[in-house]
Order: sequence, then structure tokens, then C-alpha cells
Amino acid sequence: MDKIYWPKEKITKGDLLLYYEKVAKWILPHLKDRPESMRRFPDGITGASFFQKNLLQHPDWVETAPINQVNYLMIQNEESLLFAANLGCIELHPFLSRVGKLKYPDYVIFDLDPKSASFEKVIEVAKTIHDVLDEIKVPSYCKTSGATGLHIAVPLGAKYTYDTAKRFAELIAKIVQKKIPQISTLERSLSKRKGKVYIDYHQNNMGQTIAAAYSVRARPKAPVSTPLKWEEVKKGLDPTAFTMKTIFQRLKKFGDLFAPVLKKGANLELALKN
DNA sequence: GCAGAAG
DNA sequence: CTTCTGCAACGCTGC
DNA sequence: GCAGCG
Ligand SMILES: [Mn+2]
Ligand SMILES: [Mn+2]
Repeated sequence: MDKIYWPKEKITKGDLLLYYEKVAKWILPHLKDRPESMRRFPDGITGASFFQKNLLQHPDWVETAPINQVNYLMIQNEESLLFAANLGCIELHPFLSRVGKLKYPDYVIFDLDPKSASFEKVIEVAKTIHDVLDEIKVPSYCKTSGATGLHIAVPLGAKYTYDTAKRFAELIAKIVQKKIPQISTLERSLSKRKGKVYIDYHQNNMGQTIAAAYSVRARPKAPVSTPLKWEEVKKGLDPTAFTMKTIFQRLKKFGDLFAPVLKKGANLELALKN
């Protein structure tokens, strides 16, 4: 329990458990009924890590979902959240869809990966995506990934298949890339990205996952994937300011800015006519 | 972090 | 008994 | 077909 997980910051496994206990109320709606991919760091962020999807053994009060011979953990309540954290799971990477409607994602994801590009460029790309979606009256929501990029979600209300979601994401990504070719790219090859922000729309596949809102990341300062207001997405935004420690001030002030992502979905047919 | 296999 | 090992996966893209 | 990518 006192095992050090973040050596520099002297954050312990106990602190991690405490964090997830406190944030449970906020994160659980984003995890419930979703097959989970756990990213585990049993020896802290400087130790070996691995993803785990297949849960071979677990107490019977932990719910799992068998999908293609893989027994996925589902984090349905505080107990199972702490069960995962106790396994050294720092990062939670849930499916975009829920069991019962597994083939229908609740949202589209644009995953902005800067690699060598500056965060300032990431902000510009995010704003452009927001503008393009605004123009066709499609609501979108932004969060820090907790690492170096941003995630933009478009709620779909589980009305469309992954294929439709991905094709929509691809269409928007191509429009955006054309508008700002100097700073954005759809190039999958790292060497060809060259200081540009990668607009990754390929995450919109069944079985693909991204870090959940309010998931901690195994990086210095224990940053948290943090939902933002669009007016905060501007030059000067510092994604590392949102951490295990500081997130609760925001939650108190703004509540869950990502709650709408789970609610009413966009009407893509209508949007594409605009 | 833990089960199961290998040594 | 102690020590080692695995623990995601899959669809796409471009050579 | 194979490697890189996330
Ligand atoms: Mn990313
Ligand atoms: Mn990505």
C-alpha cells in the first residue's frame, strides 16, 4: 500500500487507490458496461508495464464480458474500480461501446497525437475540428489525453455502427487536414509526420480503446485525462496542470464536462447534408 | 501483482 | 522450494 | 507477404 508508484512525486499505490475511490462518482458513468483494457504498472511508472484485456481469474463480485474468447473486465462500481487499481492498473482504457450495444459506439473519437509537434499546434488542430463540426451543427467535446495530446469526442447515442462512425471521422479529418496542412497530418508513418499533429481517426474500431476521462496516466506529476471547456482550448493551456491532486477543484467548479458525451447523439445524416 | 510453468 | 514468464490485438497502410 | 503504427 505504501509502495512508491511515482518516485519523484513520492506518490504511493495507496494514493492511487484513494484517488480512484474519490473520483469513482465521476469516472464510473464513463466505464460502466464497457469492456476494459487495463494498463498495469505493478512496480510503479518506472517499472515494467503491460496491457491486460483477458482476466483469467477474479472474485465472483467482479463482472466480466466474454468477447471473442477474451474475458474483459467491466468496471461497474467502486469495488471493481478499486479491484483494478489494486492490480497496479494506473490507466483505464475502455471500449467506445457498451455490452448490449457492442457494435454501436457511444461516441466518435479524434485522437490528436503531437509526437514531436508542439502542444500549441495540437490546440490549433483541435479548434479547427471544433469549427468544422460547429458549422454542420455537430456538438463536440474536448479533453486532455493526460499525456501529450487531446481527445475530441462526438456523441452518437449508440445509433451508428463503428464503420459509420469511422467514416464520419475520416471525412472530418480530411476536411480539417486540408484546411491546415502545415500543422496537421493523416500520415500513419511517424517519419513522414515531421512536427505535425497526427489526426488519428482509426481509433473508431471495435476493440480499440483510448484513456478514459479521469483516468490517471503513468507519467510524471500523475496527470489525469481532463475534460475541458472549449474556451479553455487556447494558447497557454497546460495539460500537465491537471493531476490526481488538482482535478477535484475542477470537478467541484464545473462538474463532469464530459457527461454530455454519454447522452444525446448527433444526427449524422442531417449533419452531412449541411 | 499474481498465476502457472519451469528450474 | 525459488525463479521466470506472460499479461493486447487487430485493422490499416505503405513498401 | 511483411513491418510499422496506435
Ligand atoms: Mn493519443
Ligand atoms: Mn493515437
